[in-house]
Amino acid sequence: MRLTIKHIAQMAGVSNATVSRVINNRDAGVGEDTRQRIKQIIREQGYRINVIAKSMVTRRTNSIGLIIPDVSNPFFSDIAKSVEATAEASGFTVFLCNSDDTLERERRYISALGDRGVDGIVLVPASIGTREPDDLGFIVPVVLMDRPLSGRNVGVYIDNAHGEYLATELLIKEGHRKLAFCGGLRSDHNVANRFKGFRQACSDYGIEVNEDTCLFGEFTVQAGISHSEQIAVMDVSACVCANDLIALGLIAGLKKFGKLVPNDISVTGFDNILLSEINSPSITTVRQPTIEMGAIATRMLFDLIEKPELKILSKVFQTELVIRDSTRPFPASQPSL
Amino acid sequence: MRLTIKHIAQMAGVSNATVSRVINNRDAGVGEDTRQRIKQIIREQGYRINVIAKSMVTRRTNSIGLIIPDVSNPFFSDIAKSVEATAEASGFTVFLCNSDDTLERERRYISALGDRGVDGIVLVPASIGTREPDDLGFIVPVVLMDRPLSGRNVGVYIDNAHGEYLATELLIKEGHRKLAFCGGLRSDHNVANRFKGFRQACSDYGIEVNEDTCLFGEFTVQAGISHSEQIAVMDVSACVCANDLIALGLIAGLKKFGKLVPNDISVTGFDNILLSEINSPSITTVRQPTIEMGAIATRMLFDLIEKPELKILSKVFQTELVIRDSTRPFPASQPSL
DNA sequence: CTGAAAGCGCTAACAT
DNA sequence: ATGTTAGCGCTTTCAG
Repeated sequence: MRLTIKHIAQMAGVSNATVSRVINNRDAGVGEDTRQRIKQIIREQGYRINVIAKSMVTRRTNSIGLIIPDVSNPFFSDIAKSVEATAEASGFTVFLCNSDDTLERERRYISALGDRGVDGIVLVPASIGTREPDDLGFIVPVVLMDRPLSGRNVGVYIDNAHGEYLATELLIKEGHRKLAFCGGLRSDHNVANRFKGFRQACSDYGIEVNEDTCLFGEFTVQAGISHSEQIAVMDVSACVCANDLIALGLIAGLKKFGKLVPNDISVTGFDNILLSEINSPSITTVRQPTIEMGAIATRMLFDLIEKPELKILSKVFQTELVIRDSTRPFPASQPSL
Repeated sequence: MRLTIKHIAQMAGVSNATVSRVINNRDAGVGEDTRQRIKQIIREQGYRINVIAKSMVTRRTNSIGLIIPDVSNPFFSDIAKSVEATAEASGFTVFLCNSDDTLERERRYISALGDRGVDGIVLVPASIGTREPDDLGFIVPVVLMDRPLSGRNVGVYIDNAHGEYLATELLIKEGHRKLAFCGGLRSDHNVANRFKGFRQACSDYGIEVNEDTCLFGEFTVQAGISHSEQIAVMDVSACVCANDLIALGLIAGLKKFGKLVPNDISVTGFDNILLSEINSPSITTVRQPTIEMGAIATRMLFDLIEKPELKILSKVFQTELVIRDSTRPFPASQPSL
């Protein structure tokens, strides 16, 4: 049996109320001498407060949950680190959960987290599964990241369409006319918007989008690899990918089919994860202010926890094009080696 | 105020004990009619049990914690996925925590997790910080992964020395005589053993290890990049890296200094993360059975949770050399382009 | 300045 | 088959 507040009280010859007061630093109401004595005993005995019991009465746990679709995606793990760092600075613990981009697991985690009394949740919604209008079932404050949810607007996002517009525009300005698109899940909100930006740029520059050259799948390296088989035989000179992981896989896959990037085909990514920079070739991509977004989202959540009635507004960040080696002018001014 | 068991009891015109019985599927002791009626009400009202209150009395939460040093490292995120999948299959929720490879945060998480009443913890110990012999302070069952802790033997590991021996031996057999080593933190147990395997292979084949060509740092891509500056000017034809991330960074970094892998220098990694396969060049590495290790560790933890008195034995997995394109014979039989 | 006692929501004997 | 009751470990009025 673990040491309880009662044991400490007994040892100190006081009531548990008094012990509770010193534990929680209630300044008033305890003589300095008793306070020191109690502190001493707590230290000696290695007493640790039972957070569960405490939270039953305070309804506060000083912890938050973070649900992301995929820890393996550096974009999300960067977010995780940022949320953790911010939360830690405020004395909060964060429990990270991996929804596998699946509504089912997301729901389970929301329940599990809520049941365990986290004070709030930062949620990057899953995009696999059908979301009922109000099955959100949040029982604690939630702030969204990366993907909005209808009817639930507090969150931090980026302008996806504009970001992808930038990447597409670059390609077009470099002379590319036949473009492919490799998206994540078509049902995904971000994919839809990035695709929209892609098409908008094409239309603005009078380029026709051939739906047959637009592929959709997961947001992973593997998906990029598997898309490469089709892209390799398409009559296109460039491919816009909905994220860096897909681009990474695509570039690796194309190589197997004898297509070199950027010589034979230009490729762009999205997110600007570290790997896009160190890949060979380094990848032209659209930067998201990941760290900042995680920090802001976390602070918004804390505000919401303090004042649930507060009407907090969403925040939309701008993106930035990062030009690297996976894109080149077309037709090439210099012949490929 | 959230709905409690009492409310449901009142609505059903029964006592809370009865409601509790149907909630927990205690087969005996409730008439089929009452049971159905109660279930119906619970459904209608959307009642959700208060897990905190419940766990206060049952001392069980059906959740475990997983502490890893770095979510950004695919090796660890793969472990996380495996642990999650295994736990989920047993109806457990896992809370993932990121220690940043830091003892301080590891400790905080162990407390936080324990305080929140997780039933057990899978821990990949941090290697930054000095570990007191018994400041482990575990208050719940723990199984270790990847890195042993003195005096705490339940865990799943691999034979690091042997793995690195394999990689080093390959290089030597291919004619390399001047080898560099890029490790993670020198204080890290795995690094120490991989370094040992490296030296053992060298000594077995009569090759002298020059300590000046052995670099240590973090287990990251960035570390690999920063090592590249020194490696680039060393008189070595190959470099053994303590993990794939370092190898990835090293290869990218060397390129900036005009050194191409494998033409100018051969490089090996460790772990066999997906990226080592899709990198250009793909990386020769030492495979760890990551998924299996995570699953086994989780099951060991469950055994321990069921029977804390059980003497469970650690498990050591074997590694396997995966030969790819980042290594080649030396001197090259064909001149580099 | 300190203590007594109620209660957070639930489970588990023990009664009936 | 169902109800009563005593806690789980803590905080928090309310008294003294």
